[in-house]
Amino acid sequence: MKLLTKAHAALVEQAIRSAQAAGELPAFDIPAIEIRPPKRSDQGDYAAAVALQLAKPAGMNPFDLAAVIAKHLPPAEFISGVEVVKPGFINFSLDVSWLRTQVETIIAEGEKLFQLDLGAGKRAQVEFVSANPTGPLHVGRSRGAMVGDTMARLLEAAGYEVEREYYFNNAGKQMHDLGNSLRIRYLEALGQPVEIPETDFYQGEYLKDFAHDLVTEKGDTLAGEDWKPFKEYAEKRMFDVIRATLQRVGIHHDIFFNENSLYESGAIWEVLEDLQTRGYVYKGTRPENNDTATGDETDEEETGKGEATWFRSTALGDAKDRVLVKSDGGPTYTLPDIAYHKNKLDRGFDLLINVLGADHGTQYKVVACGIQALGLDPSKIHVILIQLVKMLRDGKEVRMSTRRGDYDTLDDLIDQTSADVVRYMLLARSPDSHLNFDLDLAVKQSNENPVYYIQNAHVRCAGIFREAEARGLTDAGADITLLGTDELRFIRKALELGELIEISAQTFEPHRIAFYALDLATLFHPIYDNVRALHGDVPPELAKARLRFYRAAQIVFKRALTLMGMSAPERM
RNA sequence: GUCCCUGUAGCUCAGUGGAUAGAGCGCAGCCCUCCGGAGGCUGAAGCCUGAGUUCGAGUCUCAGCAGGGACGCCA
Repeated sequence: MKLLTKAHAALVEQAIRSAQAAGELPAFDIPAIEIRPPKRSDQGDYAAAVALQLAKPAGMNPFDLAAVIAKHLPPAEFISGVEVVKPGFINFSLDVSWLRTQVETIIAEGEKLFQLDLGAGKRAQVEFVSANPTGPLHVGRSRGAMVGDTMARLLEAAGYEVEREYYFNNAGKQMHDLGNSLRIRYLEALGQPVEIPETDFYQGEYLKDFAHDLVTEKGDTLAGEDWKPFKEYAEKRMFDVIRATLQRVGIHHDIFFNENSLYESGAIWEVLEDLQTRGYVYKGTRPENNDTATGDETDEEETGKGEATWFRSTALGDAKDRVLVKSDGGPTYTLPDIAYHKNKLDRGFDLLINVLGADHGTQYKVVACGIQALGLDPSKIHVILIQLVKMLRDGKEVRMSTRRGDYDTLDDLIDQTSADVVRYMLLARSPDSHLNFDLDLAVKQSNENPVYYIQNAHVRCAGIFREAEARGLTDAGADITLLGTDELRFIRKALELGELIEISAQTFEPHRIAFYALDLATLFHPIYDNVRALHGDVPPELAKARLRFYRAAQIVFKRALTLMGMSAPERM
């Protein structure tokens, strides 16, 4: 389908060129022309402010400039009127007959509505969730899950071939602690006296369950083992749980990439060597440029540790140098993380998106330095940095900690509300915005949620067709010229879906679809109130045309809901 | 102390340098002879403060105030 902003912009550009050719406008470079629907309906359907921007370079007053542009505008089937207004806006009105035909276009496109070719032939990867399998997913982490998956859906709609990836760390201390925690629970389940450590111990009930299962499966044969087999068991079980939870909200990952593979392939050591060759690595007991560091106490801490391998990231603008290999010879998280991102770039994606929590902001900067230091181009990587979620209950903050075992799991939240509610609530916020998630409200208000308001629009459409079918009515052969201004108001908004997908994909802002869908529903319900299709005093031909409209409307809602990973129910 | 994010209606939040700043919830009042009530209509109510850039600032810059986060040889 046509992206109307682009179509208008092309006309304006043509008009400027032709006016310049005719000598009615002086020569100047034509900037990217921005067209957008104005806020007020009496300002046309689409508006251009180019004349205001170009007044200075053209040396004309904006109103005259706008008039000249308007004069040279070539005709277009979708435009019925052009108006030049006050300071210098050019307002376009869509042609009403053309708008009516869009009802048929929408129906023809169906589930592929506004499937764009922006990313045609390009491969994108979205990495999201990426939680270590040390416990069930909690709500805080889930925000990134919804954002990431919706981003992937929008990129698909924009034409990209998309892979969803989950990166997890199974080489570090957390997983070691997890294995050890399970080992203790296992011994406990065997009836042996155990001491529960104060620290580095995962207290969640799920480990007790795992331990009991393990006793059932293996008896006491593992009693003499160290943490390793327990870690492997816990990791596998935990992933099953996480995958099942994600499945409930319609999320699946194509690839689970584990950190271990970067050790096994030797990739991390190759990266280290490469960095070394490029002069970014040195050894020492402390960073070499320590004098610029402000913290005096850190010096004392660092003294006494052995010689570590450092990344001279300050050469690339980082605030301080970072340790790549600890004095005990083990890599820090940073080294495999750099190797991982190199690996991603090596896989030839045209676009890489990382959905990260705000607490990883600094870490990502270091990785970006690493990529740069390797002589690779970090510009293909886009980070959606998501501000943290604060959980509130009874007006008080609930601290989430997987390790302590008190957290609000995504599973619990879905149980208390629904997958659709959770998806929407975690999506409908700008990533930059801190999300205060009021658990009481989420549960209590689930009946007065925007989620239901949006879905009800789809339900209402479906209801009309159920009723129509029962009465033996159909929209076949409808005369769409009978559609009125109410219906066309909705169609105008529906036609903005294409731009919405484009902008979301370009700016990596998937939350926009959530607000668009709500706007659309807000527009729909009053129309539904006014524009009756099956009411007794509606003439049959008009009824047929309106049914046709509701068929189109249903498609638009279904598309919007699907893009958000939500269901489009037929009934409430 | 340094860096990142935020400050818009009573609350939770949208808002791509453009024209008279929006929604949901809550609040006040009203609408059920139906394909609606998880609806519809009407109303009250708002850009943290101060400078600056611009023809034009909620949006960009700087400073201040307030809140959240990050600054580890953890991941």
